[in-house]
Order: sequence, then C-alpha cells, then structure tokens
Amino acid sequence: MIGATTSGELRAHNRVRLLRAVHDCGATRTRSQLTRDLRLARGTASVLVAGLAEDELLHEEPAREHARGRPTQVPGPHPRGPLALAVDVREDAWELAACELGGRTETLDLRPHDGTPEGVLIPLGEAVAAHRRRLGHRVVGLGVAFAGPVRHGGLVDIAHLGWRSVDVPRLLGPDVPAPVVGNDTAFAALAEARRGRLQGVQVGLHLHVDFDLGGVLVVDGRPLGGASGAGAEFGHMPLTGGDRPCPCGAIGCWSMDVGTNALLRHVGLAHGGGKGRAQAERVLATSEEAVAANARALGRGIAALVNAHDPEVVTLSGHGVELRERAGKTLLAACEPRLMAIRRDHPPRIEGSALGWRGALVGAMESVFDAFLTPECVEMWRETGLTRVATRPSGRM
Amino acid sequence: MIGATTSGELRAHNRVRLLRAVHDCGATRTRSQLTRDLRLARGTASVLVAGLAEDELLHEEPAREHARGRPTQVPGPHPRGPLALAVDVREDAWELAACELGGRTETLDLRPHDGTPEGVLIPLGEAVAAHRRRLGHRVVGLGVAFAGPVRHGGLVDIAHLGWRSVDVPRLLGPDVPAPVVGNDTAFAALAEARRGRLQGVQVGLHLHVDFDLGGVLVVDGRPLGGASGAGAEFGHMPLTGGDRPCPCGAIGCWSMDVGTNALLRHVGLAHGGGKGRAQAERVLATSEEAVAANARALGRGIAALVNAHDPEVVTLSGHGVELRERAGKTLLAACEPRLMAIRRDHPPRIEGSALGWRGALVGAMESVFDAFLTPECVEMWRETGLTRVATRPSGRM
DNA sequence: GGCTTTTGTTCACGGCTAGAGCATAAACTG
DNA sequence: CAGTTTATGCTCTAGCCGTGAACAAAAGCC
Repeated sequence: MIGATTSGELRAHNRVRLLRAVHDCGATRTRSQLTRDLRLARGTASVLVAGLAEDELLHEEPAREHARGRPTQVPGPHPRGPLALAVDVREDAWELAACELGGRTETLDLRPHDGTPEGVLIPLGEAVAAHRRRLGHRVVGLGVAFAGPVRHGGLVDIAHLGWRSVDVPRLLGPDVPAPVVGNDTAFAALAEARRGRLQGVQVGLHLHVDFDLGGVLVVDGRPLGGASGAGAEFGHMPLTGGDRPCPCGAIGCWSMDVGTNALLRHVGLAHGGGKGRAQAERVLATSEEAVAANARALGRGIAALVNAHDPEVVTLSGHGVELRERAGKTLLAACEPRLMAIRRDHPPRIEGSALGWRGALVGAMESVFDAFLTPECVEMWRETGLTRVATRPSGRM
Repeated sequence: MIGATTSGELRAHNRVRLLRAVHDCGATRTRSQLTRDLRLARGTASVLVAGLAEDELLHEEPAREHARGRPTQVPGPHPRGPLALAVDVREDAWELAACELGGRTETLDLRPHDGTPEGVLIPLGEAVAAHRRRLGHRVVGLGVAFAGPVRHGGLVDIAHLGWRSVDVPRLLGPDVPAPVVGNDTAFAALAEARRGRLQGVQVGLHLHVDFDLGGVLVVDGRPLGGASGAGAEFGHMPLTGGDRPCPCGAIGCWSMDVGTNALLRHVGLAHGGGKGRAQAERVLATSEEAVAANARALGRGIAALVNAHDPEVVTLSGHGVELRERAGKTLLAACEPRLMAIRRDHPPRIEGSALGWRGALVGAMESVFDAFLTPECVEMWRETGLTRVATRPSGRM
C-alpha cells in the first residue's frame, strides 16, 4: 500500500499497522498477540504502544483472561481517541452513528424523512454539525451511504426518488467534516469484507437487495469503486434478457427484476418513490410466486457475474438474505444452467450477509477509518494533539 | 504493496522500487531523474545503484544527451541480468520471446501448431527447456498466454479447440521454470496498463477481439484475475440478449456475437476450431454488414460494462482495433442508448490498443517481472549471485 | 582558461528495529 | 503459603538505513 522510504516513515508505517490491527480485530487481541502477529520485537511494540497511548490514539486495559505468565494488556480505543461519524440514508429514513477505533458504534440519531434532497440533507447536516461541535477534534471524518450511484465524491443520483446529481456535501452545509459519500451496496460490501463473510476472501461478489438491486465486486478486501466513484452498479446490466426501460436511463436492467419494486410490480401494486416497504414485506412473506420470480432473476444474474469474475463467495444482504432462505433452490436452478462448464465444478458459495441491514452503516464507518488510518493522517492527529496538549490549561507535562 | 517493518526490509524495498522504476520506464530515465522521482537522497541512490550493479541486476551507461553539469548515467539491464521468457499461444501458432529488465524483447522462436494440447505444448516445452539451458540462471520465470480461461495457475480450457482442463505445467515438462500461465486478454490488459493506453488509469476496461471476445477490468494497473485465476471472461456474460448456447456451456454469451467466429457465422461460412483466420480477414475487409453486426454487439456489451464498472477508458485490441476504425459510429450508436443517464454525460473514451497484437506477449513478460520484482525474489537473486561469484573460477574479486 | 552548473561520492548523524538481559506479575506446585 | 515456572513488559546496546552537507568530478558557458 505504501512506500516507506525513510526510517521516519518506517515508524509512521508501523504505528499505522498497529492501529489497523487493533481496529480490524475489534480491539480484542492482546498486546502480546499483536506483537507476534505483526512480527515486532517486544521492545518495538512497547515503544509503539507507549507512543500511541501518549497521542490518545490507544488505551490499554488489562486482559480479562490470563494464562500462566505475566498478564498482558489489551490495546483498545482511547476515551479521547478518534471517532468516525457514519450515516445510512435509506429511501425512507436515515440513521447517524458514532464509531470508535475497533468498530464499536453507538446510534446517535434515527429519523424518517420525506425523500427530497433538502428534506433529507438539511436536517441531517444540522444533526451532524451538532454532534461534531459536541465531540470536537475527536471526529476524524464522516461517511454517508446512499441507495444510488455516487459520482466524484458527492454527486448522488437516486433515480426512483428523483435525485439528479444532488450535491451532498453542499446541502449538508459547511459545519460538517468533508464527507466520504458512497453507495450503500459498496459500503455494505466493504463491511462484509472487513467484519463479515468476505473476510480474507480474495475475490467476492456482494449483492444488496432493497427496493432495487446493487452489486459490486470485492477484490482483496476492497469494493471496486469505478473511475468517478460510481461503480457498484451491477444492477444496471441487462442480465435477465428483459427490455423494460429502467429509471436509470438504460434498458432491461437486472435491477428491474430483483428487489421490492419488482415484487410489488409482480403482484400488480404501485411501486417506486421509496414507498411501500411494509407492503413489500407482506408480499415477500405471502406470495410464493413473486418471491420465486425474484429469485430466478437473481440467479440468472449471479450466473453471468460468476462467469465474468470468478468470485470465491457471493454474499447477499438486505432482502437477499430472505430470498436465499425462502427460494434458495429456485435461485440455484436459475443460476446453474447459465454457468460456464468450468465454473460448474466449483461454483462459489452463496451466503447471507453476516451484518444484515447494518452493512451500509458499518461500511461507511470503515471507509472513514480507511481514510484516517494512513501515515499522513495519523501523523497529523499527533501534531494537532501536541499543540492541543501544549495549549491546554491543565495539560499533562 | 508491502509492509516494510525493519530497516533491512527498508533497503530491500528501496532496491525493488528502483528496479521497478527502471523497468517501467523502459530503462530510459537517468539516475538523477530516478533519484528525484523516487525522492531519494543522492547518497542513497548511489549506494543502491552500486549494490544493484554489484549484484548484476543493473548496468549503468553514460547518458546520450547532456545538459550543463556533470554527465549522469542511465541504469539499464545488466548483460548478465535477469531474463523473462514469454510465450503467446494463439489458436494456430505460438511465439516464444526473451525479455530483459526494461522490456526489450527478442523473439526466440515462432511456430505454427496443430491445435492439440500435446501438439502445442510438448514442442513448446522442449524449445523453452533448450533456451533455458542456454541462458542458465538468468531466466527468472516463464509466462505463457492462452486464448482461454486459466484456472488454479495452469489448467487451461479452450472450448472451441476442445481443450478441457489441460494441465499446462505438466505437458510443458519438468525442464521448464514454473510458468505463470494466463489468459491472453488478461495479459494484453496488463501490457496495456504498463506500456499502453491504460497507463496511469485507475479503472479501465480492456477488450480483446480475436476468434471470440475476451474482456477484463483493469484496476490500479492490475487486471482482475478472479478467485481461481479465471476472471477476464466478460465475453461469457449474456449482454446482447441472444439465447444461442455457447461452447463454454452457458447461454447467450456476448462472445457468440463478437469476433471472427461471429463474422464467419454471419456470412454463412464454417467457423470454430481456430481455423479461418485468413477467410475472416477477408470478410472483415469486405462485408460491411457483418462488420456492423459485430460492432453493434460490441457496443451493446460495452454499454453494460460501463454501467456496471464506470471505467475511465475502454481499450480494444486484436480485431477490436479494426472494428473501431471501420464501424466506430455503429458501435457508439449501439452503446449510447444503453448507458445509464449519468454515464452519458462523460462516457469513457474508447481507444485502440497501443500494442496491437503483441499485448499478450508483453503482458506475459510483465507478469514474470511482477513476480520477480519483489523483495523476496530480488534478495534470493542476490544470495544465489553471491554463491555464484564465490564459486566462479574466474570470479571478480 | 576560469566560472558555473549539475551530478556522484563520502561520511558524520540521528532515527529505527532487533535482541539480550533484567524486572515483573501472575499461575502453578507441593 | 512460599517457591517455581512462565509469559510479558521494560531498558539498553548494536547494527543498519537514509539524510544532508561537504567535497570531488566532469561537463558546458563566457
């Protein structure tokens, strides 16, 4: 990832490696385990941990369980350490959470909304700004997930809500940290890669089923973003042979045939506009036939993507979990005949997400920490920390 | 890419960085330029270059052109330095080449073949073994490109030649270095990323048109390989709405409608089996209508992939170059209406390859150097070099 | 021919990690 | 309960690395 060239960068690099390790394991590994896993000398680990504790990045607590020797410590988030703010904006409501290093999250706010850009983003911006004022320098970033493609770091389109190039950072207002805006599917995939069923998987495919279908490839733990940031749109490939025009502007999109919009259409109910979640759940629970149609379309598309990308695992989140449970056989029956012969021998596992509906939020949090856990940002935290301590009335030494 | 943790690894890391820089620029940059580009102190560069020259990895020659000050040197491949062997196996012939650090290649052998696994691989293995004996320790690897999917590092399927899980390393025989076996499209994409039109491109899409169609995504300079190594198969997604069974075992593959097989079928001629290259070229030159059908299918598929992956550039190699030149408008006309509205504003450039038909060979070479230019392998070369020098009768010093 | 400019070389210096030796704090043993 | 065992944390030295400054070298420029 990094080209450490000087010994100073080496130190910064090892500091980040240690923080990453603590974060990725959810602050569960002991210091001695970390020392071994990162192949550090005990002395080096000592210096590193002491430095990170000094900088209010880590805080050690005694380990709960002991083996024989001297008890070891467990490095975890510092009580004044960095926080990520994360938001999941769904079609009908949003949730704001704060997350510590290690991934512990606490919901700060949860509100329904009217679906208009202003109705969503202005109250959200105010809520974020208020929490940021309260939490001060600890907030190292903001991640926001949306159910639509995101271009150039902040322009969001949600076709069926009528959002066209909505400038999210601008509408959130100036009192908000520069946000990492992302697609919910891509964030869910990131979460799955870090804390779910795609951990340690080289090539995985993640599909998120809600009102419509999003999908993205996860390579080496990272969802593929696309040039302008708007990758993660497998839903807009014509994989099921349909020719219906899609609200996205293309023709015959896979997304037209999978998701609650498709469910509602199948039983002849009104759909679109981010409405009808409750109704759709009723259909999902009762209409065998509508569920089967959804599962068939899902299976056909998965076959195409498996042919092209050869993933090791396919994970489903959102309603995908239920589709798999309710109509797994139908799904596989639609998938298998459309696989290349060479894929049929070892088809990928198709699994439900480990994170359920929380993936997008967790992924938004992860992406904030991904941005923060770099030598540059961590050094910057260190430097601003020094000035804080120097100017703090009752500063430590 | 790597986590250097000790100062020793730091040195190894910088040695590799320098070698990579020399290789990637084709041994054209001067030492002073490299020093600046890699942000090294002049003293460090001095030590590094001296070490690499000592190890017979680099060899400095005076720069041709001088500005004012003291003349600088140009580090290039050492006359006894590492060599990559690369092979491009087409449906009707193969070519074997040797490549120096920096990318200069020399064709060693070029032979037609009968298309059977044994008829291809046994003579090829003998040729490789002979050259390897001649070149000795300098050969650091072998890369072999095939026109079909490659699984688990060496099992090759070429449906229309009747190859099923052909074990390439075994058939090449034991006197051959462990080969990097890969798909021709993936290798062509790698070449394009390193020395062609995908240089510096974050997300690119490369499509290779020959008898059929291969395609792969290039992310951060690396073609995506898939879990078992058999990614790069965009040709086997049902993107054109057809329902013809494909020799690969799936249904309605895009690849059925693009390439010389499709051309021949369109004019009612026999096709398949890797035969008919000359005939196809005649059709390509004369039948406006067949070319247009190919271009339309190509355009439809490109639209789907652009929707899903949001690439910055789409590059075409093989016959793709001609399709674009002969029927570019038809291609775009089929592509555009199938793009998502948000993609239509800034659609990716569609360009011909900079490497023409040599991409697969160049990519095979690059992948050998990718494997070699790591701290581990370079240190190993150094160590074996020390023993070579120590035991060499007329060794230096 | 002397001056300027750029590059290569050498070396003292500070920073980093490894590893050894010692201190520490628990669990185990009888 | 006291000594032993075991694993960990801390401290210090040695060795390696890159930096940067001073110096040497080799050209072009006036």
